[in-house]
Amino acid sequence: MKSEVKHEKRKNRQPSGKGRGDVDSRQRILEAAVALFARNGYGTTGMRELASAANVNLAMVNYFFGSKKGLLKEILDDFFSGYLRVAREQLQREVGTREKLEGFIVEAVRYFGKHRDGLVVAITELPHDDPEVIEHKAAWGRQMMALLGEALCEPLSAGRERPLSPQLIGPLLTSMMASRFLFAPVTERLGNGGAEFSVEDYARELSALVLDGLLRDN
Amino acid sequence: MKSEVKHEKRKNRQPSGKGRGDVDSRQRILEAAVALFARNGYGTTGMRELASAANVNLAMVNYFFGSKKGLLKEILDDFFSGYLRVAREQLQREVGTREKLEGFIVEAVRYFGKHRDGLVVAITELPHDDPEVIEHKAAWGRQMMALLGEALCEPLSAGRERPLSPQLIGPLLTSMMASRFLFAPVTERLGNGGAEFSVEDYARELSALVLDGLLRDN
DNA sequence: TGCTGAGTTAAACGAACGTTTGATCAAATC
DNA sequence: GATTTGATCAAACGTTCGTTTAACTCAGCA
Repeated sequence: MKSEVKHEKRKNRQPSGKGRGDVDSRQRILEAAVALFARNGYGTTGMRELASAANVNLAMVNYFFGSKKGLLKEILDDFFSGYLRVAREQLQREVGTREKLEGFIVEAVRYFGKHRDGLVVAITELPHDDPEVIEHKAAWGRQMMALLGEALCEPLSAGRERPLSPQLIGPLLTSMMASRFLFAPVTERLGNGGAEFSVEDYARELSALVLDGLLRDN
Repeated sequence: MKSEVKHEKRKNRQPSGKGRGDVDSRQRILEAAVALFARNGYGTTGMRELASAANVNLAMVNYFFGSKKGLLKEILDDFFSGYLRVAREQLQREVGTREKLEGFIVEAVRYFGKHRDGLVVAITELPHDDPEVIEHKAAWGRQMMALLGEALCEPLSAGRERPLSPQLIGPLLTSMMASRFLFAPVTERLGNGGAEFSVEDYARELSALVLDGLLRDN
């Protein structure tokens, strides 16, 4: 119990300001980490590999984030807070349910496309056994579920034999929107027949499928 | 270059047969590995932890599977071959497109539910940088894409402004069906309001959503 | 009966792991 | 100008990693 809470926001000085530090080591670590964790997995990525990719000294990671796990939690927080913000902006508008859902899908897909690596880390590091990490995620999940429940499930459940639960459509919508980015490392090696969608087209196509189903015109 | 190809099927003897070997060490390793990889991740799971969980000596893993990566590849093969078999059985039936799709979703969800850990490993270890592993997966992906292309995309594309591509709906359908199991570690901590679906109900609900859309009755 | 070979074992290999330490540097503060 | 403070560094901490080795057990077979 010597030097506690040493990390926790270490950038409250001038924009750059330090000795030979060029821009912001803390930010470079975050960016390198989300890229490496997404590509190689959290467990398989070593601290030395990460420090080298971020062009910082090995000790800086623990200096800024306390531990490797602390770094992971900050990456997860960054992604989930942005996802939740987008969801709130779209689902709390005062429009019809169809417009809410359309806006949510289009903006969330756009957000996923801008933060692909964060998305991959957030999804694929989901089942980690660590109680800290998993409870951290559950906290975000609860907020998202509450939001989906009142904005979508309540109005959509009218007229259905079985009401829609947020526990069903929360994971469902998220994985649908994430599918393109999650599977990208594999689909890229498939020799695709040139049928590359833009992220915008993907969002619109997905929105139409969710709203009207695959059999709309059949 | 001493003793090559030492592993590769080491169970072509009598059912049990060996010294103190109770049932089948190889099978116990596979079962323990898929459970541990799903819960803790491939990179975070150590060989000693795995050997201990499978009640075998540390050296047996390399003896049977050559390396830790060889073990992962066999787990992936087991899962993907089963998934592809289910898909073929349902999508190559001589029935209408709706029936094909319904059958595919119901049976694939049932398969996912029976092999949850394998599913989680197959999805979350997707982006691993290793060229061997990723090419292994792409090989399975190509077969699935070809199947989906002729069984679903061709008939469904009639009457659409933009044809449906297997590169879109392959990942999409797979992640939709997987969502419940992928997110289970988190949704279980959410204090669900008792709205637990059975796997069968989940499959039927999902099938209806895919076919007719979220706004069916609105 | 004695060989063969797959299964099993304990022990060790070097390498890499995440983390900590103590010194050093330069800007901010007084 | 002396002091303080956050950032950076090289080096090392003890541990654990995946893998290999060599010896041993014992059923099957000639």
